[in-house]
Amino acid sequence: MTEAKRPRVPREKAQEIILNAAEELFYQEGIHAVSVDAIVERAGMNKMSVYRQFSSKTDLILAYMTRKQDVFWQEWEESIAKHPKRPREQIIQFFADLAERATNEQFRGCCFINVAVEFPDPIHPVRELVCSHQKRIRDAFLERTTALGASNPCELAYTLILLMEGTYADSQTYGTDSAAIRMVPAIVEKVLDQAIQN
Amino acid sequence: MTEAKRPRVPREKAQEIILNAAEELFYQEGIHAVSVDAIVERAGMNKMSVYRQFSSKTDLILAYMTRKQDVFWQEWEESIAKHPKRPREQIIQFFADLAERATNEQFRGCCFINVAVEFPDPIHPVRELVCSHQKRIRDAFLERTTALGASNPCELAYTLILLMEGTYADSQTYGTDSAAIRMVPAIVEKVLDQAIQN
DNA sequence: TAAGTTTGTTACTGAGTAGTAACAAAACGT
DNA sequence: ACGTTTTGTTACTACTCAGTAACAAACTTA
Repeated sequence: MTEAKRPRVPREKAQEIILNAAEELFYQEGIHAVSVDAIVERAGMNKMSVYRQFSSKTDLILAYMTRKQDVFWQEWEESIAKHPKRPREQIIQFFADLAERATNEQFRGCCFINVAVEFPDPIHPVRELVCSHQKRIRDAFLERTTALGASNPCELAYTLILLMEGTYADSQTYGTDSAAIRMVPAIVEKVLDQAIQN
Repeated sequence: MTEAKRPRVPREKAQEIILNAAEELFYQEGIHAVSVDAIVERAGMNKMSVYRQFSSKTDLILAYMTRKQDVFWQEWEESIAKHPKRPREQIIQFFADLAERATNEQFRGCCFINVAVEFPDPIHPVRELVCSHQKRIRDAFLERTTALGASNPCELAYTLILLMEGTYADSQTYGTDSAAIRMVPAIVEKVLDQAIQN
């Protein structure tokens, strides 16, 4: 009998494979609902390969969130880049793209809010990441509403953030069929118009 | 040695004690994070007393949600009742009261969205309850925006729903310190004014 | 080729999970 | 008082979880 081969995967590659599996499962199923074993199986790897890269499940969660954070800002930049130096169109575009994503079958809302829901303890490490991310979002919106020349950039920024978070939340319940999400771009347009007027 | 007494609690009373404990724990800690044993301990009761009233943990969750549903409509009615036959003030009042609650230390967002986050499976029984509740909310808003005489009652209703869900979400990250939530009543006022104007 | 390092594999620990069986004690109906 | 129903208590099943120990196999460097 010939012995079966045992191909090896270097740690860099292994880390990516594991994170890919973790990302899909954590986002789709939720954190508490997904065991490390489930991630191991999905990744087609070994449990020790996970714990040699990540010291704990919490560590894995943080890596997952960091990755999602990068994705968010990448999408943000993409929407912004479609209309250089035109804040109004940039903001509308962002919400149009968001609405597009939010009506996708795979969409499961904002992963940061989702994590916050599952980890109520305010001093838990994952919460700090959520909080810092939300602050960066606020700053980004505020910067755009200021560039827009809104009469009250701060209030407008918060309005947009609420609408964004509302869109995320709505997708959780209605999914592909949300009439509210389909209206989001038009709603944002109206809000922007009013904010510039006076 | 005298034997310790064993005072008994009738099932109706027991059910309420259990639900009180479940409500606090489920809402504060999340569903998956709370074990039936934890609820039993919190209620100061026995495990069998729980499983004789509720056939499963899912059953308990459904009872918890039904109770929260009642609370929501009670709060809704209270806000509405403060300004009889004045839709504009009724809506503003609802958001003012919501903002008040949302900046409370104990507030942990919308329990229905929270449940949806923890139960992604769309055919899970708890999801049906979430969905039906969202639909009732939509109808209630639509009825008020229609009474208001908005030029586009449907769009306004969805705008308000997004703002409401955004408020819930925001409280999860910023809690007591949310500048966005403090601005909500003013934001809603502006949105309403614009919706009536043309 | 030889020694050291990294990865794969198996088996395990200890703790927690939802849910149940069996019986004892209390309350209730008659 | 007596039998029935309801409730309290203990102990249990079968399972899942995060995390680890120990060793074997593969790769790397010298």
